[in-house]
Amino acid sequence: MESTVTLDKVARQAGVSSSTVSRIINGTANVSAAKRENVLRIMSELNYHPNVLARGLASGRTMGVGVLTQDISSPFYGSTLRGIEGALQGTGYHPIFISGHWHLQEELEAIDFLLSRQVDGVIVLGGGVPDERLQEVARRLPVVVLGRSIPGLEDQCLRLDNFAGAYQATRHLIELGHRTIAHIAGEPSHRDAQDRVSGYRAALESVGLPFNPELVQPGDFHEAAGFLAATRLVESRILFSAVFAANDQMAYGVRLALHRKGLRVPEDVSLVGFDDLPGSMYTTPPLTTVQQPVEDMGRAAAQGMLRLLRGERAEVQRMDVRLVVRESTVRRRSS
Amino acid sequence: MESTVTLDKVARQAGVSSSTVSRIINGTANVSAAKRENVLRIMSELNYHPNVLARGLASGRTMGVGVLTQDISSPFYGSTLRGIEGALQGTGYHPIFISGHWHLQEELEAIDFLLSRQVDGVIVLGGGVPDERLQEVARRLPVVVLGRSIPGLEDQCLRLDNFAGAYQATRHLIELGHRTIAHIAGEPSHRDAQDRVSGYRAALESVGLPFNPELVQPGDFHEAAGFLAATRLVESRILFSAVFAANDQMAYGVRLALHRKGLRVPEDVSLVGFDDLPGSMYTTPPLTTVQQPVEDMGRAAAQGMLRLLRGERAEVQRMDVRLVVRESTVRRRSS
DNA sequence: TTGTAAGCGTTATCAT
DNA sequence: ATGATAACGCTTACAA
Repeated sequence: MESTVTLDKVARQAGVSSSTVSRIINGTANVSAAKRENVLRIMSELNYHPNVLARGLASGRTMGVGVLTQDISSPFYGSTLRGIEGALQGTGYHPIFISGHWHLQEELEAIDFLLSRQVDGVIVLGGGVPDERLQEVARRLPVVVLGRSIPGLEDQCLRLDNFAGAYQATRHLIELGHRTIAHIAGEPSHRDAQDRVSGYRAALESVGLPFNPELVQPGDFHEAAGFLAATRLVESRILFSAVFAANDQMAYGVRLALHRKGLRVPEDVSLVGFDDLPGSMYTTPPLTTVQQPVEDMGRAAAQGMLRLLRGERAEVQRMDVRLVVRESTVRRRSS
Repeated sequence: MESTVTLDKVARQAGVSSSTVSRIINGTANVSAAKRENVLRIMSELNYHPNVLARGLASGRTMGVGVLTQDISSPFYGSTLRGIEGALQGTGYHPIFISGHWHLQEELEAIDFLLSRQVDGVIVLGGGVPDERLQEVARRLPVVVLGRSIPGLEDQCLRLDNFAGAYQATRHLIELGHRTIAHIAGEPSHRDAQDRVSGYRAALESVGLPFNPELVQPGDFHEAAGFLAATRLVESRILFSAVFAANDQMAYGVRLALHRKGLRVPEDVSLVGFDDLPGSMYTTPPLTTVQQPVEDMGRAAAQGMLRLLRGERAEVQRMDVRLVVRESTVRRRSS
């Protein structure tokens, strides 16, 4: 184990005080060019790297931004994390990721973890942490929330118009002549899932189509649920010519179930998803879906955070959703 | 902003010294039951959370394990990260993720970042950091490396038998009667990609089949490359009845390209991937692929790390790969 | 412009 | 069993 190089050692080597070295590192005051040069040289000679802990302890700022996500391996949140990462890049701030696994207790602990790590701000991606807790945290440090709207923190919350997305998706199917459109719903406790059902329903009603509860199957945002739901639908002999799945992962499941039942997409059944996961461009056929600007959302959240850290307002904007028409939807065959 | 509760405040409130409180927190010495009770109560009343920075500075241990990954949003590494997370759960240690984006400079900076954050150990997932640098780091603190083998650190490196996986995949196709098997290779600079080509070639030669360079198309592990490669293959009119793609993502691209060209999988062309991504079970048809125990690998790496942190040897084992036969491969039609 | 010295919130080493 | 007190490595008034 090599001994660690401290700022003091650098100072001694350079024949200056540690404050001077600190000033040079932080650019916090004027230092004569000669000394700066010299110190800089010695720093790199000794391969000095400041101890972030000591720095954080002394200054009260750690340059860390905590990011509470639900699943580090989720294809959906992945791009958002990447967006956050990208926006923070080069700002001196670094993201610190931690997952809550859709589990309240874990989420709460994750927040405590971040706080005890003295992060300078927290970005929360969805999840179920009570509004009150987030409000509390927001009183202590900058907070930006994605996918939820917290009373009193509206300015720091970035939401997506799930209703509009679902509405567009369903309208698209209607405009292709579909009249019996099934919906595979998402995890019932999720606000997003509820909004998508509402959007679906509103679209039907906007053209006077009946809302048939039998056509709405419960799901949970995972492939298996889509598979099961579509299987049930086919086996129950309810007629439908199109399916709107509340997310792409379930759409994949639906796709496979239809395939197993000998139904072709899009010839026999049109299929729309929601999210536009990276893989949806490469399914067979490529999936028509509602695109969420997930990476942009991450970027926007991080930029809002940077603004808060600068003492400005977050001013994160509501992000728009858009339907990407690919090949899984087609005009209904006149039968 | 609420004021922070320090250990000192707790001590004062409880009428004991801060050392006593520290001892209670760390269970590092005997404290009378009465005092412990009381202090514990006050701690929760005041909602006290130890400052990890101060603790790390004083003790030299931060309970953080740095994890250098390449892409936080990669479907492949995702499960590994999750495995690491899971294995660390409840041990007091926490992972700190950082991405190198397959970019040497970034990777080196990421390592410096982790070191300056005083992590207690580092887990490296693949990437291109020079062996020497990793050896250097390993002299300072526990290091576990996934997907590479570093001279002198063999005991702390977890590798996968890519050769064997590719060999199995190719043999599987051969046993189904295929004689003209194309291979879409991975990123040429990756050791894994090279090993997979070797495995493919060895399998062919093991049954006396010729290795035809025309059947090997370059790729880079991404969907688009698979798409392009398969398109080239079909358009070049080289005959082939099966494709072994160096990873699942490229297999997806191949699948779509074949679809576009009117070739059915598996009726016209059998297809095998490598990785068994979460989505491969739900492609149409579900993909035959070489399963990597990615989550287990993460877990194993983390467990090795925990052993190192305890002062024991890492003793990470070589992990085995296995072919998962699904529906994208089928006996060759006797034509 | 530069140095001195007092923290920052813990842990760890002594005493007692 | 408990309490002073000195680190830990850095930042930041305050002086000079």
